[in-house]
Amino acid sequence: MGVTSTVEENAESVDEEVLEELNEKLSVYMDKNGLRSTSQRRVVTDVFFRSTGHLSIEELLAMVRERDPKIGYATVYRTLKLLKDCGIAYERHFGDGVSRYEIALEDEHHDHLICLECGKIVEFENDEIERLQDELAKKHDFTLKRHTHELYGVCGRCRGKKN
Amino acid sequence: MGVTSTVEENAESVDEEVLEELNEKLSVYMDKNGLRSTSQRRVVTDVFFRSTGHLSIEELLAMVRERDPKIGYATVYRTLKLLKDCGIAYERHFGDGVSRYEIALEDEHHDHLICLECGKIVEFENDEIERLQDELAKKHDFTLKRHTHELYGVCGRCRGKKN
DNA sequence: CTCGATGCAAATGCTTTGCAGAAAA
DNA sequence: TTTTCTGCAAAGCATTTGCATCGAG
Repeated sequence: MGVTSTVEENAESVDEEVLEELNEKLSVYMDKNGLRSTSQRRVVTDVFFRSTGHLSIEELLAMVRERDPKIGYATVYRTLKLLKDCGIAYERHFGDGVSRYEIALEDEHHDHLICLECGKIVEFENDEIERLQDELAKKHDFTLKRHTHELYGVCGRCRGKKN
Repeated sequence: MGVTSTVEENAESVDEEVLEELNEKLSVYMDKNGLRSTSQRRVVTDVFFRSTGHLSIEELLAMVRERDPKIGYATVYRTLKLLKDCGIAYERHFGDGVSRYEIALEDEHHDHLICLECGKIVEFENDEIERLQDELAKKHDFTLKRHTHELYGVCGRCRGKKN
C-alpha cells in the first residue's frame, strides 16, 4: 500500500490551551481509574499531544525514544490504548495493516482523503454527508455509533510526477 | 468486535446467468495469465460465486471442505487473491481484523451498515454521497481510485432485545 | 515433459500478554 | 507496602511464503 508518510495539509499541532485540556482530561480519567502517572506515560502522551497527523506506533516510538531511549514499544501500545479508551485518541486504519493514531478533539469530526502514491492524508468534513449518513441509519433502523469513511486516490502532485 | 455472522437483508445469491458471466470473466483472465483450472480452484470459486454476503476465509474454507475436505486454507487465500486481482471479488474490512469477500458485480457499488451487536450487514447505495465524494476529491485535487464507507451501529432488533 | 498449483509447515508482521523487577501512591 | 507499570521476550492471529510434490496442459 502507499501510506508511507503522514505529510499533512494544514499540519499544525494543538496550542498550549488545548494541550492543557488534553492533559486535564487524561488526568481525570487516570484518577478515576486508579492509574498512575509514570515518566514513560508522560513522555508518550506529551509526544502524542504535541504531534500532528496520523502516527503509527513505530513513528511514535521513534519520537518517544529521542526523549527516553529505554522506553519499550509495549508501553507505547499500552499508552495509546489508554488514550483511545479515554477518548483522547482515535485509532485509524488506512488499509496498510498498521494502526495510526490521531488526537480526538472535542466537537470535531473529520474523515480522510489518502494519496495511494505518497501517503499524504487530507482531512475533510462534510455536513451534508453526515446528514445523509444519519438519514440512512434511520431508514434502516440503526442507532449509529461511529463510521469510517476514507477516500483513496492520487494527489495532484503525484499525478504531476508521472507526466 | 461484533461482526460474528454475516446475516443479510435481501440475501439472495446470483442467478445462473450472472454465475456464467463470472465464470467466463474468470476463465478469460486465467487464460490471459497462463493460470490453470484445477479442481480446487473450481470448488473455491463455485462456492464463492454461489454464496451470499460477506464471507471470511474461515467461513469459505468450511463451505469448501464440505465438498472437498482436503483443500488447504492457503489455497482459499490464494484463490480469493486471484478473484480480487481479476476484479471479481471485493475484499472488505469491517474492523474485526479479518478480511471478508463479496462478489463484485459489474456496474454495482455499495457501502455497508454493520450492527455491532449481531454482525448484521446491510448494504446501501447513495448517489448523493457518491457525488459529494467526487466533489471533495476534485476540491482537493485528488483522482479518486476507491473508497471505504462503513456505518457502525446497533440494529433495531438488537436494540429491542436490551429493553 | 513443463511449469503452475497445492498442502503443509514455517515465517511474517502487527499487536497483545505473562512475568519478574521497578516505581508510584 | 501494596498495587500498578515497565521492558523484555514469548505468544497470538491473520495472512503469506518456501518447498517438495502433484497435476494441468
